[in-house]
Order: sequence, then structure tokens, then C-alpha cells
Amino acid sequence: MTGKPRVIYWFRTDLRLHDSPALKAALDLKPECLYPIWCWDPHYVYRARVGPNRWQYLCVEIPLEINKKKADFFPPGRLDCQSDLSKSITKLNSKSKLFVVREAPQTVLPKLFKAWNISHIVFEKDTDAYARERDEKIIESAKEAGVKVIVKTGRTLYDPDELVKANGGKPTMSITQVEHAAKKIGEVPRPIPAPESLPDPGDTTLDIPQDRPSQEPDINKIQRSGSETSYNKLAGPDSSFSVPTYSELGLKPATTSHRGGETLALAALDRIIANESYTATFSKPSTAPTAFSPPATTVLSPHHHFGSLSVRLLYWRATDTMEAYRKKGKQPSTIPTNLVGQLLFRDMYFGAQAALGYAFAQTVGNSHCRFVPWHLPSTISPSTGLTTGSYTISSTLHETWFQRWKHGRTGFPWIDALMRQLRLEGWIHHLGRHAVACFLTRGGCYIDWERGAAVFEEWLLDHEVACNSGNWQWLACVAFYAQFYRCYSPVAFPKKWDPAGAFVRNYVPELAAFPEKYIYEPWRAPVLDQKKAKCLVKGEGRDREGGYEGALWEEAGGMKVYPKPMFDFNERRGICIEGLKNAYHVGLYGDDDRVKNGSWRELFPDGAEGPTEGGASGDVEGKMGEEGGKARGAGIKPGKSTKRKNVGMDETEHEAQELGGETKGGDHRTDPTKKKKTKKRKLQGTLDGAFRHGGSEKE
DNA sequence: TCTCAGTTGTGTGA
DNA sequence: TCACACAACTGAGA
Repeated sequence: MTGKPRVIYWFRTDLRLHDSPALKAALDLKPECLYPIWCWDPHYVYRARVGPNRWQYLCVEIPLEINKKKADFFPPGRLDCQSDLSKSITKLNSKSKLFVVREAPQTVLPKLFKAWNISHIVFEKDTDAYARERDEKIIESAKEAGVKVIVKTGRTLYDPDELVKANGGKPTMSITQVEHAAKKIGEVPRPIPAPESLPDPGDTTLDIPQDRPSQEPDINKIQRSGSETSYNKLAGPDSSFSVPTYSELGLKPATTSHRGGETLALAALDRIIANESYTATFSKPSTAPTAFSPPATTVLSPHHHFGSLSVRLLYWRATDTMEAYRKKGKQPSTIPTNLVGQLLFRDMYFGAQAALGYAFAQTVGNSHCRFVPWHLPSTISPSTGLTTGSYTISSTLHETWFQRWKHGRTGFPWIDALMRQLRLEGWIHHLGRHAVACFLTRGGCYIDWERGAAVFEEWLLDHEVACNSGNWQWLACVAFYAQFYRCYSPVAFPKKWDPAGAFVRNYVPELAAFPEKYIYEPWRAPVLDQKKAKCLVKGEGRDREGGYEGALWEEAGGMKVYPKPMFDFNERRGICIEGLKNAYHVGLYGDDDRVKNGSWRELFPDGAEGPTEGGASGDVEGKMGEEGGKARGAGIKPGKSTKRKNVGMDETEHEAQELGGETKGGDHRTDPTKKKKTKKRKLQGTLDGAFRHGGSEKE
């Protein structure tokens, strides 16, 4: 190739102009022409779970129609990531824009190299497992076509591969490891300003055939009310490479008030930084999960997900703000609870994923994920060893619990409010995520964390494979965290933050008029109080069709119905802790052959949860099955016990309390026959107290 | 081998 | 509001 470079800048995880090392590298080539493109990848359209809210946040220009009362905090406008970026590009060069090409990058890029006589392709590094595979293919095609490839890190503070290298080649599994590794790598680079001009794009005439993707399997069918037509023409319906429209995607209406785009992201960051004490003293654990308008945390995570806000920009602006605060003689918050700490946690999960690849998002094959015989386990493809997207209904009771959890009908108002907020807004506070994740897995339902992760994948605006998988493993106590005896109560925990229940009243409107005393335990309210609040606590949260998707029953006279709790929480907590204790003693990890071939069952003779399996309601238990998958060596971790511990809980103990009835709320963990190391506990107790008043964002 | 810390638990009693 | 006990995990570091 002679003459000036002709460059494709491939936008992916970096929908911004500010602080983009990759974009800078492209412009440093002093190109003759620059094609800013986005490949409309069928992997995300059909194979990854993406709900309407995240599609809107990515691309779609529609006016804000809902939650008008929140319009001051979430300003309306024709914004969102791709549209905003495209407009910003055009502002710098009226001939340019974001050119959205509707085909898989693996097939269309080689054609574009030829059609547009490209010399270089530049993009931001993406270490997600699918992205790595895809990019390797692109790099190979580029090589064959004589096109130079430039890849730059910009999605995380540190290059995840560098982080892993600095961690001895191992996945980063603790914040301490990240801090040590980061020290070896050096300081996070200062952000780069946005370019002031952009080169012209070259001729964009395209006379090439389109490779249309296969629509099947299409796991996003459920997100659409119309037909998906985005692949009808390579350059879009009017051949202008436009950002896809809602109708083109056939999507159901979005419901969130959170909106995307670099313009909004930078404005939000300015607003946060302008509040010096908030920024400098931000401490995640002391931010209220019940605050919703406005939320207590920054809600910048969706912007980081789409790359509309650089993490390095937040890092440095927060760091500088904390430094200025310190210079005034005041004490800023520290890692890991401060804003910088939140970004380090994000890097930790990216480091873990970079090292473990596809296996990081599942149990089977994951050398760092404990095996727990959860209910509703994923089915595994024997050929790839990867999850297929479907799961085994190991128990109809647990499937019912899962559906009730997903649709906010558990009968626990705190859990239901959070799940409804998640579906409506695409965002919930980090501690809210803790609460619902703990409840679904080790602190209530004993259901596979992969089920919960899939729901979050579908509904979260800020869904990041690495962070989502990592957080679910953390909360399920299968990796990163092991204190499974610390369990979130759906009653005590929210009471601490929001005793009046404003959050619940907003997202579970049928309980709006419930007395404060019963807002987190409505089943305890006398019928007279229920009638006065125009809401009866009865039934199992089914809709008229007998499912969980449709509207809840409303009885004559505007009397609403809110479901009874689906189990006795204290009882379930006890069962789950015993189950986890047993699974820890068995000590299997996801890469163990016995996990892959199903012979783990011999180590759990009493079933998933032990002899008390099934809980209070005593529904029919199905048989676990259908897993298996490719054996890839490995085994039990050295030093881990494989002895089975007596699960020791009397079945009658659990049958004793009626579902939804009055419970004593006593500490199930207390055993008066045991004398404990008092001196040691004294110290630990003090520290625990200190943590609670410490304070902290890892949405 | 031991000690102690670990972003974000709960309930009780002073 | 605070300290402590509860039951007991892993990983880092001495």
C-alpha cells in the first residue's frame, strides 16, 4: 500500500470521542480518509440477551415518554450512544458520521477492506471471550488483505491481559491482587482530549453482496412485538448507514428513564465532580440502595459499559478531587470503597475473565468457581463444554420460585421492588443486586447463579459479561467471597435504609398504602389493615393466565392483591447455609471431571440441599440431570477436603412453620451448647462494626 | 503454621 | 447508636 493511510475506525466498546487511545492512534496515522464504522453484529442481535432498554441506550433515537417527573434528573432528548456519537462526529466533520453497517464484522470487514481500499483498521481492545474469537478472525483477514491492525486498550484502567501477567498469569480474584498487579504495571495514563477535527470519510459507495445472518437461534424474540428487519439492507433502509431505528428492530417499547450517549455522560460526570464532598468521600457500602430518584450512586456504569464515558477520565477526575480535598485538611474515602476502588473491582472482573475466557461466565469448566449442586442448572453442550442458554428444571417448586423472583412476585416486597425496578429501569443499586442475588442463590432459593446472571444480562443497561458473572459468583459465594453465613434478610436489610418503605411503595404500588409497620412483611398485617390499605395479601402472584408475566389480580372495589411470601425466609436461610457448608466441604470446582460427567452426585447423596431439600412447601423434586460436557482435566483443589460433612438438620424443624405464618425471627445460627473463642470474636466484631460505617460502585 | 483482614449481615442488649 | 456474638469461609502475610 502506498500513499496516505486509508483507515477504518471500528467503534465497539468505545462510543465516545474523548479519551480514546485507539481513536488517537487512528488519527496519529494522519489518514487520507477515516471511516468511523459500527458493525451491526448478529451475535448481539440474536445470541446475547438484550432487552429493549439496553437497545435504546445503545442506539435508538426516541423522545422520552415515561417518568416525566424525573425529567430533570434524566433529561429527555434524542440522544443515546450511537446517535449522539454520530452527531458529535458530524460536528467535527460535516461529511462524516457513524456508518452503521448491517452485517457480521467477520464477514463484512474483509469486503470493506477491498471495497474502500483500506490500509489500516484500528479498534479498542475487547477481552470478552466472544470478542477475542471474533477479533482474532478479523486480524487474520486483515493480514490476508495486507491491512495493518492497531489495537489499543481503553475500556479498563489496565489492559486485562497485562493485569493477569502482572498477577503471575493467574486470574485476578481479589482486590489485593489487583492492587499489587497494578503497582507493577504503573500509573493509569491521564485521559486524552477529544479530537478537534476528523478526516473526511472516503467514498462510501458499496457495491458488495450482503451476507445475511441466520436468525436462528434468536433468543431475543421475546423482546420484540414486530419483526426484526435490521439486516434487510447492508447500509440500512435508506442506504445511508443510519443508526437503526426502533421499528427496524421490531422491539417492544423501552421503559427506562436512563438515557445514553457521550454528551449526557460527560454532563453527568461534571455534575458529580462539581459536588466535591460527594466525590471525595464516596463510599459504596454507605450509599442507600433504596434511593431511586435520584439514586445514591453515580449511575455512570451504563456509560462505562458502552464506552460513552472513559473509565480513565472518571479515575483521574475522582483522584484529583480527592487530592484537592485532602489538601484542605479533610479526609477523603479510600480504596476499595471509594470511586477509584469501584473501578478497580471492575478491572478485577475483567482480569478474571481475561484469564479464564468463556469458562468465567459459567460453573462447568471454571477452575475458580466452586461447584454447588444448585437447582435449575444450565445445560451444557457436549461438543463445546459451554452453556447452551437453556437449563434443567430439576424441581418444579424451584422453577416457580425462579419465575416469581424474576417477575417481582416473591411476596417479599423488598425483593419484588428491586426486580421490578430492574425490569423497568434497567438499573438497580449495587446493594440491591446483592439482595436479590443472595436471595435467589445461597440465601433463599438455592437456585443456580447462572439463572440470575441471565436475567441481569437481559435487563441491565450496564450489563458487562465480566462484571455480571463475577458479581453473581461473589454473591453466590462460589468465587471471590466465601462468608456464606453472612446473609441478606429481605426484611432487616431494607429496614435499615428505608424504614418507611418509600422505595417499595414506588415500585410495588399495590402496597402504597400499607402501614409502615408491615411494609416489608405485609403477610403479618391483620386483614383489617390490609383492607384499609386496599390490598389483600393472598395467592401466589399468578396472572389471569396462571403465569407470572401478566398483571396481578385485582378484586372488586379496587382491592389489589399482593402475593403471600413464597417461603419462610429464616427457614430457607438455614437450609441454604447448611447446603453451602456441605458443598464447601465436598470441595469440587467447576473444572473437576466429576462436575462435567455428573458423578458429583455420589458426593451429594442427599440431593442438592441435603436431607431437608425442598423446604417448607414440600413440592415434588425432580431429578437433576443432563449435564455432562467435555472433560478438560483438573480436579479438586489441593488441600481441600473431599469429606462430606453431616448436614444435620431435622426435617421436622423445617416443616414446623406455616408458610406466611408468624415466625419468631430467632437466630437460627445460635447454638447454646457451643462455647466460642470470645477474645477473637471481640476484635472481629469491632472491625465488622467499623466496616458498616465505612462506606462505597460496582454496578 | 498461625493470625488476621475481608467494600456492603443480623440480632441483641446496653 | 454502638459493641458484641453469632459461625466460621478464604487469602495474604508473618
